Amino acid sequence: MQYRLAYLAYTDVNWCEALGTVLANDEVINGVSYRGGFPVVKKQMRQWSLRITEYADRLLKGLEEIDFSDSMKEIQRNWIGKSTGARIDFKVKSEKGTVPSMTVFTTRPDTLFGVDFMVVAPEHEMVKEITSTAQQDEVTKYLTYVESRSEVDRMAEVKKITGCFTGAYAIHPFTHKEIPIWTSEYVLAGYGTGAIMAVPCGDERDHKFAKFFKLPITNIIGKNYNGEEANPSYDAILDNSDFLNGMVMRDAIGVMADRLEQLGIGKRQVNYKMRDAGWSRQRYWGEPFPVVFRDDMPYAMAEQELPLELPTTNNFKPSGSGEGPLANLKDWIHFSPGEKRDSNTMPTHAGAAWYFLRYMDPHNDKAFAGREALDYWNQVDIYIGGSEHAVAHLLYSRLWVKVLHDLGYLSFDEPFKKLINQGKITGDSRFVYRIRGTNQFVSAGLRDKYETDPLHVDVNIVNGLELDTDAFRKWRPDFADAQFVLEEGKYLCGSAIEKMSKSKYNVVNPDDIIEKYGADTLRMYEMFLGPLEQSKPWNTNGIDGVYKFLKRFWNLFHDASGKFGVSADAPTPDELRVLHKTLKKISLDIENYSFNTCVSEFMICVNELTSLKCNKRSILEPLVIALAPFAPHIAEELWSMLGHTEMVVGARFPEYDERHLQVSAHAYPISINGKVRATMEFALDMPKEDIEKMVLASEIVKKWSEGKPPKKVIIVPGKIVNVVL
RNA sequence: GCCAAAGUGGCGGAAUUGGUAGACGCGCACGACUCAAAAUCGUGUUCCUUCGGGAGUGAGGGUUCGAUUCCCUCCUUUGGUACCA
Repeated sequence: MQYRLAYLAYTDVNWCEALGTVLANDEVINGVSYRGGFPVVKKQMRQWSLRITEYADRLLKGLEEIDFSDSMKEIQRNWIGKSTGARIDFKVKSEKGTVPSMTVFTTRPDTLFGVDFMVVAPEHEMVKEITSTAQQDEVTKYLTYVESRSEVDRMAEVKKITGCFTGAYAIHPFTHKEIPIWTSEYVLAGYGTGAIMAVPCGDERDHKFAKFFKLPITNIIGKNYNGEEANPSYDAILDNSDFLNGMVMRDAIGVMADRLEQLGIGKRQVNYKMRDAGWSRQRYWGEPFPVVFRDDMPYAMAEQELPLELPTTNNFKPSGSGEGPLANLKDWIHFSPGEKRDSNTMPTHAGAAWYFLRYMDPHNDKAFAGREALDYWNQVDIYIGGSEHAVAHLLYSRLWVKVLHDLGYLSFDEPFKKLINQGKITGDSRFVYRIRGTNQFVSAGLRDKYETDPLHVDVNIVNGLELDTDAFRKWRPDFADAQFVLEEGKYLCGSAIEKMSKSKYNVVNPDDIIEKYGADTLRMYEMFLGPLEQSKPWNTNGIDGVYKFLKRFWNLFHDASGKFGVSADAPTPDELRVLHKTLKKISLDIENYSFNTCVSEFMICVNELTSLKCNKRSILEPLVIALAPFAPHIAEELWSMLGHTEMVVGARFPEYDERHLQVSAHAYPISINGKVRATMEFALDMPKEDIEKMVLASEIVKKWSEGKPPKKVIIVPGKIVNVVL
């Protein structure tokens, strides 16, 4: 607060009157609440916001120095959404005349002469003030419709074009033409100025809008506009544009901006798509705000009064007024006469943004962490996390660390040096279909006959696709008197592969697998499933393979009767080759976080050592160390059986030795016109000319060439031979 | 819609720099052991085929002696989309 990083503002929330609570966007489906199916409307509430926009530019620049994937950086760049352009003021002509002007933001001031209409966000205050008597009914109807739609709906259904003329006009600053002002949900109140100038010949959305409502379209780019599709080019030559005529659009942007600034009717501006972060939640679990209100003005609590802890209660229900559960604790809220606490709590993002700093010095009772510890541990070296955190958590955490850096608490200003996005384990979700406005559920095959909203249902009360309807009624109180429309006597659920998540009720608990196969098998199987970065559905079909591998590895150390015993004999070159090939592959793959191929390599190694009947200590001992990160329990057990008293986790990782891997010859695939027809073995140091002679003399080439000389012979040493006929 | 990622046998996946597509595992088939089963071991397993060969990495095109890999267009699936955490 002292640094103007946190401020109070009125922002929109999803308000459900029937539940008496505020809902998250994903708790709202088609304008009704997930629980109960009650109507949800937008409501303004006074909430805390964090001024993350003030850091937009630094968050953008900071991306250059951290090791995140390109796609992750791209997502953050787009989210921050820096765009340069200009604000332009238009005079407004309306019946009441109370609104003298409107301001729009545009990245394309060069297209100012192509403006055919203006669009104002439905939430914009001026809509009510400029609407003419003739248009009043229609506008009111439209605003009611918009209120029922979530922002996600509005962005998702861009193809659905809606809007309404307000009856007012803007005056073009140069031509003084009257431009109709419309309102439409495709203009978002939260971005820019909440109003745009529409240039249909250059902007796809404006173009579709103009076509839909049959508005005239001014062409300012000559033959570069075909009348069918908008052309967002920067390179076209301007036409119908007064003093900009003949200029390339790219150059005209600056010329127009200069002119607007000279005339005082516009200004260059950098705009960010990113909005300030809404930081209030009407929930119990979360950090309470360390502020006190006196005469409705917030004051930060004194440092010696901190931390403000979450009060204990058994009443987690919402207050009913839109405030969170803390509002029920009257003694806590009104803790002293004339003073009042905030009933909101912070989102989970708050703690997630900086908890790792506390981990560096968890017992410190003077500060969140001592400077010495912070400097010692420094940034997080590798952060493995899902890409779903790309824009929320990861940006908040970066913001938080920058703020703490600016306040002098940290020597670094980026929290994570390197980020790896592990894939999500996806689950197989099940859905039931609630008939809109009822507590009646229709089986998946019949849902097209009704207007329904899909709801997630716990996979544990569904057998295959068939819902256990009794269990469903018991599952949650609001379903106790649910009615079902069955097909062939059964209730069948819909299904989808989605990320595994509590909120989607598709979580599978791994305890049963650990019970049956052990934690080592589960751990290795998860690695074996596929690349770390890739999402994959949870499926235990292949787990037997990993289990068998661990048994076979164990068997290398045991004789047929199960008695432990390793040989002290010297290893053969074959055995050494197997060991060092494995060590090399494992070492390189660990560096690349390619754990699935490590597991494959271990399997190959065990297969080969089993057929070599190798039980030599000099081969097996290094393998136990290499296996330890993958199957720690078995590795520790074998390590101790090998006579060690220290733990294997402390052992030095074995290094591979290229000397055991050298080969002198390569089996060259002989391809003819790109198709492999045979293989021939040649020494690696054999000159190309000799290889060519021998290949051309071979039976297989003679067969395909039918005596004709080849057009070309390509020899890649150590790789392949290709004969082009 | 927008932003991002991914599409390879019946299934999970491999192919590190453009160089033998399908490693490794599951599943399946057959065989050994067994009274039998389980477990274990062995062999085979991309598809089509007139058994010569042909096709083949989501679809279509391109570059190249050679493309899962590079380029263009399209399709599908998944994640995010600001109060799920």
